[in-house]
Amino acid sequence: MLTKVRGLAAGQLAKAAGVNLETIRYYETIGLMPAPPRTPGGHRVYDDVHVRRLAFIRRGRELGFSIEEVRALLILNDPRQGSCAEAKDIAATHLTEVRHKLADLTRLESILAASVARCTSEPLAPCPVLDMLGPETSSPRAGMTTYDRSLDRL
Amino acid sequence: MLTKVRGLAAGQLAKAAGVNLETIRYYETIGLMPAPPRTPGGHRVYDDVHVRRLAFIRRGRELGFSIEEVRALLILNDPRQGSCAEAKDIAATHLTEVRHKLADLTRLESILAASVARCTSEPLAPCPVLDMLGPETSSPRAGMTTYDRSLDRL
DNA sequence: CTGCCTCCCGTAGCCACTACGGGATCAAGC
DNA sequence: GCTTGATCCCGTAGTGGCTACGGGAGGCAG
Repeated sequence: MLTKVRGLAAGQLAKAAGVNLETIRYYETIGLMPAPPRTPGGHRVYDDVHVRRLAFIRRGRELGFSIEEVRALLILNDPRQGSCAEAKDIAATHLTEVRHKLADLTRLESILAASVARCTSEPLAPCPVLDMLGPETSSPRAGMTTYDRSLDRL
Repeated sequence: MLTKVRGLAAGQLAKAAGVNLETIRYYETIGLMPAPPRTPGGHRVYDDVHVRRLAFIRRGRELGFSIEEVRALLILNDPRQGSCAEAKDIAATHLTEVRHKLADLTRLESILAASVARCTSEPLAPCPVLDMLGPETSSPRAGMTTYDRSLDRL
C-alpha cells in the first residue's frame, strides 16, 4: 500500500481528500492536478502537496466555483503569484451568480409551494399544479406576450 | 410563411413559445413534442395544439422540472389521463429538491459573502478568499455528494 | 504462491441543450 | 418566371463535470 515509500496510492488520496478516484484521474487529464510519479508498475504515487491541492480543489467545487475558476484560484494561491485582489474578484463574481440563483430559486419555491398547497386544500376541478403550467393561468394582462407572462411566473 | 394553410413554421413556433428552434427539434427527437406534418418540401407545420404543448413544456422547464417530469406532467395534463394527485406528487417532490438547493445555496452565500467582506475590510496578509479554500479551514463537512455539487445546474 | 483488492486505461454515457455547416425550400419582389 | 435572402432541413459534435464500465495488470498479506 505504498506506506513505506511515504506516498499515497490513488485510492488513498481519494479518501483523504474526499474525492472520487475517477475524478482525480479526470482532474489530471484536464490539467487541474499534476501528473504524479509512478511505481515501476505504473501506479500513481501522491504526496502531501497533492493532498492539499486536491482538498483546495474540492472545497472550491463545493462552493460552486467552476473548474476554470478553481484553476485560476490555484494559481493565485501560489505565494509567488498571489493576488488577493484577483481572488476577491473571482469570489465576488461567483457570489453575484449565487445570489441570482438564490433569487430565482426563492421565486420558484413560492410558486411551487402555492400550487402544492392549493392542491391539498380543496378538491378543485382544475388541478392547480397542472394549471400552473397551462396556457390560461391567472390574470391575462393585456399586451403581455406568453414570454412575458411566464417570466412573470418566476 | 405558411399563413394560408393556417399553420406555423418551426421558427414561428419557436418565437410564439419562446423556445429555441433547435430545442424544438431536440424535443421532437426525444419524443417530448410530436412529429408535426410537413410541407411537400419537408418543412414542419405546427398548429395551436403544438403551441400550447410547447408552452406547457417551457413553463415546466422554467420551474425546474426535468424533461422526464415534464413528460409525466404532460400525460397527466391529458383530460382522459388526468390525475391531480399524481401531478401533486411530482410537484411536491420537486419542491423538496428546490428547498434543499435553497438551503445549500444560502449556506454558500453566507460563506462567500463573509470571505469577500473580510477581504475589503483590511489588507490582511493571508487572503481570506484563498484562506477559505486552504487546508486548515473550519469544518470539512465530508459527505457532500454529487447532488450538492450540481447546484450549478440552476 | 495464491488469492483478492486496488489500480490501470480508454471509451461511452449522463443532462439538456447549443453550435456548426452545407444544402434545400420558402415567400416575396420585380 | 426568376432571383434573392431569409428560413429551415439534417446530422454530428461539443458543452460541463463528472460517472460508469470492463478487461487486464500491479501489489501485498497469508
